[in-house]
Amino acid sequence: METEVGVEGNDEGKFEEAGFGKTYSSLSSTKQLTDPVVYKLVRVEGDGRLVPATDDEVMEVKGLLIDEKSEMHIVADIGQPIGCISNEGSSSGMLLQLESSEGLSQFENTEVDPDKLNARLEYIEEMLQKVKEEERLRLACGSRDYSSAYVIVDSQCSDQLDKLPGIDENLQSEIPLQETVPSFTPSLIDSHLHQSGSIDECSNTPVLTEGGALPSTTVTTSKPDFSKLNGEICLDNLSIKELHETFKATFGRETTVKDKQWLKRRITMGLTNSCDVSATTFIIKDNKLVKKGKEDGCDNVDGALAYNLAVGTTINCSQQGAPISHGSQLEDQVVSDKRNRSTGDNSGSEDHHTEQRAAKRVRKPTRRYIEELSEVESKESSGKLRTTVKSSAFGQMSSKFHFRPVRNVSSDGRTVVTRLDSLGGSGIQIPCVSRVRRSRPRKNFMALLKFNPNSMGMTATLVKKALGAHSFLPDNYESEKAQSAPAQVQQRFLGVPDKDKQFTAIGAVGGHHKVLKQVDSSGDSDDNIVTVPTSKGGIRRKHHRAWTLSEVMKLVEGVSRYGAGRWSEIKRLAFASYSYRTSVDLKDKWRNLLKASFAHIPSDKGVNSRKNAATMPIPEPILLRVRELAERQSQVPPNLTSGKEAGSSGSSVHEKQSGYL
DNA sequence: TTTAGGG
DNA sequence: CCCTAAA
Repeated sequence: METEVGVEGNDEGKFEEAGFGKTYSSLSSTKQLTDPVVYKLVRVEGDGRLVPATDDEVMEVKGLLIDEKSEMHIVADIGQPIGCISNEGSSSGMLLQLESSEGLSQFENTEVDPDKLNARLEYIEEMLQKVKEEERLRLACGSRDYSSAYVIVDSQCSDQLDKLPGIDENLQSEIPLQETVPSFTPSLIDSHLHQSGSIDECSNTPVLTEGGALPSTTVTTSKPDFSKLNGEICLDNLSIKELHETFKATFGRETTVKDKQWLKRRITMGLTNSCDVSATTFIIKDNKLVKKGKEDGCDNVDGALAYNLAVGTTINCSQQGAPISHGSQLEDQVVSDKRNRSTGDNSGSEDHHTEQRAAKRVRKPTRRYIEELSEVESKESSGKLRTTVKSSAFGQMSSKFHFRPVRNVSSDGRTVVTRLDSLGGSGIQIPCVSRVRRSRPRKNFMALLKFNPNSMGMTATLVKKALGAHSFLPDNYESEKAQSAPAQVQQRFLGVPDKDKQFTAIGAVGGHHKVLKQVDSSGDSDDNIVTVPTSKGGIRRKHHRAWTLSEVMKLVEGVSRYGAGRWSEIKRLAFASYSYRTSVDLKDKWRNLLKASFAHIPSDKGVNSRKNAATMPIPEPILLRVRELAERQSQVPPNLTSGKEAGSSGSSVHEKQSGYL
């Protein structure tokens, strides 16, 4: 299949606006992708394990790629990762890295340039490491959200990846990815990595550490040396190297991440033991953080602002009044957490450096998590995915990637996603089930993006999101809607009971645990996804699974994309990873949305306000969108239109958004 | 099986 | 959400 991925000058402008324009000099103008490529899809867990993506995840990624192909951009002039998507550039998000044969023209006629390959590998490794770092921190912070990161690499790198720890090449299996996966979104997770000169920049220092192992994971366990952190520290003034030192002092381990901003953020979080990264200046005395100052004029300001704006209020994931703990504990925490995971809980955690380790930072899988895992597990063991198939195709190509690997493999015109199983996973077990998690891949951001009526903005948003956990709402969304009711919007977003914790989509790195938790508990503290027999003889889902905002948005998006009525389609493409939510559910939800959107059209304050809060405050913009879609598809429920109805908002919206569907 | 509606 | 008719 062919796909054109165009990059318009305007888009660059958009990026520029977003503040990341610099990176885009490397964008190709237009690229035709016609050749099938072989991809492997793995998810990077925070602890470094590389686990195979579940079917659902594959589906989802597929969906993303397919859905977005026409609007995706690719970075083609550099022989390295074509792109990656991350909803935050951080753990809580999905990190999707892709590579395709295209854009690697240098491979077409000649042998692979070892340097380039190395650079790409290193890039990947760095990405992985970052993800892991992020994840680790989130874990340490007690985030209950399970983030995921996906990495898709083509054959050129896959064989190399095999050499990385965490991947057991003997456990590969294939997952056919129906079509070519041509599109990519340039990742700006590391803006600098995508700059033209980035390759050199990021590859001059070998990322591989001892034994070619991925740097992060278990590696160094040297104690954090907080003594090195005495006095005032202004992260903004530090060089990469200094940041590295600070990092090490804080976390007790080395890092090879070269993203300054990331380092700063990470360190900040480590020092404050919170997710509030607004401060970059610290005064440390006697191994204790005495003061943290709000910084100004750092290049991170934008992000911080956006962050706060999006989140509404800065949420600190550390308990209030809790003693500032040192980064080391974070690390230790994670370690012990790992142990705990194998035992089921932390009750028996041996030697944790008790001190001020906050109980909150102990991540304990939720029941739901386990359930879902179990669900998947059984599904897998049912033979759907065999881990035996593996290497066949993959092995071949990996052995000859020196030539035209991708094409070789794709000679059959088929794209294959190879599943990698995690070897590293064997070391760490998650209670009850395999490491495969299902239906909680962070794709919400896509929903957000897609929801954005402005396609242009989408690009920028994507980029921005990818850049880091600094902005969590689509630019346009923010600006557009914000004009009318900024606070409202964010409150709505925040107020939605999102038990799925999908807020991490717009949430930040470490996750806003407070929000998440509150939200979490407010919802179905824990739902039995299982169906239970009804007194009437039938079976029925035990608890209603409250619709998440992101789900709603996804739905809306799906409807707009595939049309109302095509619910199986929507289910399949947009809700691939939501094992629950049948097409019927979607339909029903849509019906409700429709009703809702036309019901309380304007501001039925008073009575409604409270009711809404109790129920589910669907952001007006969404309702608006629903309304508009309904009108467009002439689904307008005739009797529901009350008073002001379509007249005002309807038409205007219509105009405003026409053309985006 | 998937949709559309009613309950 | 469930159930069912209809396609």
